[in-house]
Amino acid sequence: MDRCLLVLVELCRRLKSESDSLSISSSELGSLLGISQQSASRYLSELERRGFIFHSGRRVSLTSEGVSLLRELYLCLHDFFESSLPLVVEGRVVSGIGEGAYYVCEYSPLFEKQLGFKPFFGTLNLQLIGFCPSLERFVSGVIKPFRRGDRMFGEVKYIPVSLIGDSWYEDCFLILPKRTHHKKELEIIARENLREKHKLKDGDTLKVEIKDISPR
Amino acid sequence: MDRCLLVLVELCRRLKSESDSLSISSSELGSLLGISQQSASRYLSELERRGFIFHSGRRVSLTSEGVSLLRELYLCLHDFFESSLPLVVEGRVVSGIGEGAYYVCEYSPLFEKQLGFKPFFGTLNLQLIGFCPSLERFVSGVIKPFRRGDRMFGEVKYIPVSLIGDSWYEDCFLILPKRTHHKKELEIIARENLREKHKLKDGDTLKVEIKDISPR
DNA sequence: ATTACTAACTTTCGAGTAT
DNA sequence: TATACTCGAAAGTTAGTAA
Repeated sequence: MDRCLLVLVELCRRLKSESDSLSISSSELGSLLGISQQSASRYLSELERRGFIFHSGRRVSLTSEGVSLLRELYLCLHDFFESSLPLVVEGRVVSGIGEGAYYVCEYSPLFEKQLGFKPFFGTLNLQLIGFCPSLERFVSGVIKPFRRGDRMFGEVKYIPVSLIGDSWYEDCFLILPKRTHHKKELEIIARENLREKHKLKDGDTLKVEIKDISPR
Repeated sequence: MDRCLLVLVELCRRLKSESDSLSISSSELGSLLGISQQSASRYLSELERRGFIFHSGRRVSLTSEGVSLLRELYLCLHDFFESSLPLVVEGRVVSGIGEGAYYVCEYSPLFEKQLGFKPFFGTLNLQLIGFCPSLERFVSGVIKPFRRGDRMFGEVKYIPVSLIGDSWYEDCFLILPKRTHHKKELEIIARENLREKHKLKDGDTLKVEIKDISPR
């Protein structure tokens, strides 16, 4: 719940590009934000301390971290306002380190209960080609964290998708483990071993279609 | 400096469209935002009280005011990230109520001092065709508010632009008076009476080109 | 003019808890 | 389970002011 983001947005309103800078005093910024000069000054210091802006005298510009923060916000809003369903993303088959099998096995009873089928003990991993849309809004269910023995298993969210190959498609699930925010890699679980069934090898490109299965 | 906007963004992350709704408890929302269940509950009430969301039980959806607020944020970021200069907007000549002449006359000495020329006592008003980009970031200067006699004159910002007609163009200034946020109408001042010089009549369409005159 | 410190004031937070 | 109240603590704000 970081008010700094609101200040950053106010600054970006007056910037023409990522590398642009602007000339503003703390009291000017304060009146733009409806706060005092003192508070504006404090926000500028904090933004600088946290590495979001460069600030010297009246000159203010964004650091790449600052731009990233704003871009993340922008993409989230972009996906909301410009979403066109069904959403299709493309990815290239890659090999995981085989740990997928272990995890799917451990979560298996819960997947079976919530998804209605027993998944193949392994994940198909896809390296995203191009941009990664924010997938949070398509999450159709969540597997709660649990412990088995002395091992903790984290929350896993899932999204129903169609995986589309050359001349076939499969209804399966994209899974989003809480920790691993690869962001550039998708993990998919299905009823069967898709790698074998469709003779997939690393580098093959597949499409993933996210349909609108509302309401949740 | 309204933290509610940050909560609204967090909700919109999980919504597929403007009319979508989601199911979330105050404690779930709290953990998404890194705040307590109590605070999340308070934010939900406040968002509802202020007319940004509908909220009943676990169900949350956006009102049109909520969507507008997010859209305003989205457009601001859009203009920042997707700006392509020079920016050209199109407008249709319309008649003001003639008050432009009075104001330009009153501000004239200041325009002359800051812009380097004595403007024609009148404004050329253009009704925007299509979308209005946020112009704040192109402001090249500001005329400070002042009083003359017992009359107050508010702040006026200006942006250097090229006005482009059929077979002519003029370098002039777009002015943004503090109060009048027409948002759909542009006011332009120039050295001469452009209406006479170029035989303009209501309904004629002109282009306004905003060039990048950095740094400020 | 400007920034930014301190100190007093105000708002917001969240543990405890009633419903 | 859940929401939402109270109230002491924590965080944030700003007037006054020094630099």
